[in-house]
Amino acid sequence: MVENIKRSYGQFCGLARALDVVGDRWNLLIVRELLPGPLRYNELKTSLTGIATNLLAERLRSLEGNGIVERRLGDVGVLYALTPWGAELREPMEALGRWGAPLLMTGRGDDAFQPRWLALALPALLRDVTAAPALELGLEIEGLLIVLRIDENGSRAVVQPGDRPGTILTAAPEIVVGLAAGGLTIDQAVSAGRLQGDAEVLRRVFPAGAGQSPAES
Amino acid sequence: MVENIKRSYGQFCGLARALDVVGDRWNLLIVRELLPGPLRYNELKTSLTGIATNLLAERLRSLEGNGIVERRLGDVGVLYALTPWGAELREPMEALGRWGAPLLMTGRGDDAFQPRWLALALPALLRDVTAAPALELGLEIEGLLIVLRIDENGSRAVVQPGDRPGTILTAAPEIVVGLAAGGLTIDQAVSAGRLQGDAEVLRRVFPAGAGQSPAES
DNA sequence: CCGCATCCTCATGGATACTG
DNA sequence: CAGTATCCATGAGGATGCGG
Repeated sequence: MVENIKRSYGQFCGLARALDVVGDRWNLLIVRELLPGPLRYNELKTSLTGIATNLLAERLRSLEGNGIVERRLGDVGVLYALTPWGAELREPMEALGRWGAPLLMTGRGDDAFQPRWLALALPALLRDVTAAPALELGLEIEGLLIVLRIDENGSRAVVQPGDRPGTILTAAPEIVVGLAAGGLTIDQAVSAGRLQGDAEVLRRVFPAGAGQSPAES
Repeated sequence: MVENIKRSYGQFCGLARALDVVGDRWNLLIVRELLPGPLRYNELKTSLTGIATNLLAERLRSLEGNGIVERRLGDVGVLYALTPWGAELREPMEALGRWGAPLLMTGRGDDAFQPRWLALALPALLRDVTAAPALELGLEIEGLLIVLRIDENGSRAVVQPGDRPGTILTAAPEIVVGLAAGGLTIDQAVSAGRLQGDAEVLRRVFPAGAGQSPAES
């Protein structure tokens, strides 16, 4: 490795410089994995199905060099975590995920899926949903319990925070994103037997899915 | 071209599917170019210094196939424009550009720069700035006049809208982003002779740059 | 096992030339 | 002007190896 003249866009522009740093393949997905909390190398590797092991190592090195990821030597081994600046990628990533939500309407197909990904997607999709007093509920998706908290300022979700909330909804991932993105009604999901939970809570959490069934071609 | 199995992440996740569609190199920069308005092929090519012509053609075809860009056959030739959905990339792109703003503090170096890029960057960086009654001013950057309008809901900028506003500021790009991102004070910019304009207007537009000079190492 | 490094193959990106 | 065609350099994907 004689040189390291990174392949930069060479543009004096915030977007271009951001892409210089996180625009390479897999980078933002690595950050997505680390948003709920630190992970080990192999956890990243198995969660990001398809990434080559040398690429993951190289990307982690690059992200670390750019101050987005930090390597922690815990008692259990090496942990990869986001720096505070890296964690601020949440906002652009939520916005991008919201923009891409319509692309989820074609269904899951044989794509991979990790319930933890919903910890990023749910608050992003439910950005305009508020509740006063605050509403806390669990979503059980493929075995993982995601705790969603909605208050007057919006919503946020964490993976396994503390106690199990009183109300718990159970649903398949396609159903949750369909409801949150407004492409599916609660009635449709419930009558198909793919959504279980208190009807009133459902209507508060998914107001976009509470209306009429969208026209089918 | 026997096959077209696009290299997809294969993940049921809004972010991953968005990246499948706009994550390839140059894609978001092409969208940035088109945000202020439609452009021709060669205008894109010269503005995006460094892009290979075959890549630009392939990217435009891909973006068109995915419903982000549309090709208009105007009287002057082919025009590339964003679809409504493509234009909605403004929000994630502004967020990414805001996140990347600290990377601009190292200065311009010999990077390329187009004044139109500030039409995206300025409203993003000045997101929290409001004014009532509305404030409209022109920013003359390297010959291009950008009209910035700030009202009680925030700010937006357009390239050459209609008339010249009454108040016009003149500045170099580094100065504008430095002020907007808070890494530079108005006094510094003015006394260096690199910023000209009405002092009171300056303080309203760049409140982040009105304070103390940040510590220098 | 975990955390990578090496090696190989093929797809993608970049530069240049050329064409309707 | 708006691309296509071509060729080479680089990056991604997959298998395997290897020290701790």
